[in-house]
Amino acid sequence: MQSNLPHLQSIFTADCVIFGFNEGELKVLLIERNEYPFKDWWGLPGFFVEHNETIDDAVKRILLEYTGLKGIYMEQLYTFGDLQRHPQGRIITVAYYAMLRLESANINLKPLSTYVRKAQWHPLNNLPELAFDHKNIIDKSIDKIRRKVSHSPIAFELLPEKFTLTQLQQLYEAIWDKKLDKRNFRKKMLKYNVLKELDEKQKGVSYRAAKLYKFDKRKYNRIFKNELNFSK
Amino acid sequence: MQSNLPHLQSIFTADCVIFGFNEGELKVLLIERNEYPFKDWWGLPGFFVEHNETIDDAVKRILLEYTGLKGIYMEQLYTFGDLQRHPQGRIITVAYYAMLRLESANINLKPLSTYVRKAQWHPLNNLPELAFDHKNIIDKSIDKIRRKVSHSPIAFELLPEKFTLTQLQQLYEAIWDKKLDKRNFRKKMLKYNVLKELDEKQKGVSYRAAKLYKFDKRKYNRIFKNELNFSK
DNA sequence: AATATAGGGTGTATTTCTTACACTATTGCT
DNA sequence: AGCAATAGTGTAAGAAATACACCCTATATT
Repeated sequence: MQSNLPHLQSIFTADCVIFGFNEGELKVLLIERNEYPFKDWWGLPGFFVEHNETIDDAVKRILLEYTGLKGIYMEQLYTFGDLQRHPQGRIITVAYYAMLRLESANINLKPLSTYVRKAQWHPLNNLPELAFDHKNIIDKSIDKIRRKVSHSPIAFELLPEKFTLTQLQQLYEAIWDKKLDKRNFRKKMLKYNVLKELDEKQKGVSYRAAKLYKFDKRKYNRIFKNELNFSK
Repeated sequence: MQSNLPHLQSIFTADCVIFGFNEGELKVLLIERNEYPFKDWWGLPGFFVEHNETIDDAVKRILLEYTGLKGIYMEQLYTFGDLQRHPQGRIITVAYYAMLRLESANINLKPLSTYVRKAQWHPLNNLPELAFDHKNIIDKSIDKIRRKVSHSPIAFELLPEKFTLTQLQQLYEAIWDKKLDKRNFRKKMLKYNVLKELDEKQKGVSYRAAKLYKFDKRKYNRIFKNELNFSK
């Protein structure tokens, strides 16, 4: 790190891949750009990071603006710095991904920023062409999530607080794009002992209602400590 | 991403945690700073990223300067952007980690940059106090590596081209800070079928010489495709 | 009231992987 | 010849992963 430099302002953006899940599909929140570059293209929601805010705070700002929610699950993904990624010069972007319960979000489809015309959920497997390197960012975030859900309970961030085992299985199937065996899935999930069976059942369905479960964070934390169960 | 901005230069650094392995220990290459801030402290090698180079290229520049080597294994780790991490203002750093074979490196312990007094290998479990948030960066890179070596063959980057199974085991033991069972380790490693047994043996030891092995990248790539072996 | 529909919920046998564990073999050195 | 130091090897028990099919129950329909 070289020294003797003036007090400088940093110029970089934060972009966020916001995931939601309903109707058995993973969705991504995209914005339609209303300004150049890439006017009229779809892209990821993002902002320039102010010089007096952390990158995490900038992403929280993005999430609050588009979802009206605080405390959304988010993780840094990767920083993209190709020379050609932004036509106005080398602007790096720190990409994050976030996951939220679609049911509880009050999605702001007419956001305040003038550079956005509208926001909209898009099914992950049917995305429009995207501005900048945003397709690449989304691809990379899916890779990350696919890996991460197999050792971390982030999938629950996408489900309503109370959910059925079938919903949980459908979510894993959507993430991994792969059918799972119902009996084996349940056996395994329940053996982890991180789900709390409720005295409630699904409502409003025209067939036998399924039991509802909650993710039990307290129980999970005991197991999570041993998450790195590498071979001895 | 807001628009209508002037062509701006980006101001951020790249820092690199360079890992080596010998004498059964993981080592990190640190530099002693010769300029403020943190003059006389130890820290990670790093540079400001030029506005016409990618972040990867900046890290390659760091690696070349300190090791004289090109083509070193490196991965982006995380981008650190706390407001207080740099006393001269909010300078974010994109941290990488790299792994190299100590034997083949011609480490430049008197580097060219004036901000560095000298460079030196330090055992990971006996580090000096570090400048900036560099301790945090190192901790995070170990976490990453611990996880990654269990599903990716990056450990071989730290070994000489030809190595014994005991060396390989010692490396895993150093990374996980945990003793492994010799028979089980060998059984498992050999079953992966990514090692090539050579017709050569260790030399210069005063005991029964061990067989030498090579990592077989071609074989590995076949298996690696199936790396994400999630349950069906 | 009977029936249809749609998904809920459950067990077992087989195979594969993980773990625990101890002795003989080879080489260089004295 | 004997010592010191590490190399190299197999088996049994337990745990986890996989493959697989039928009955149950709530509602809607006639």
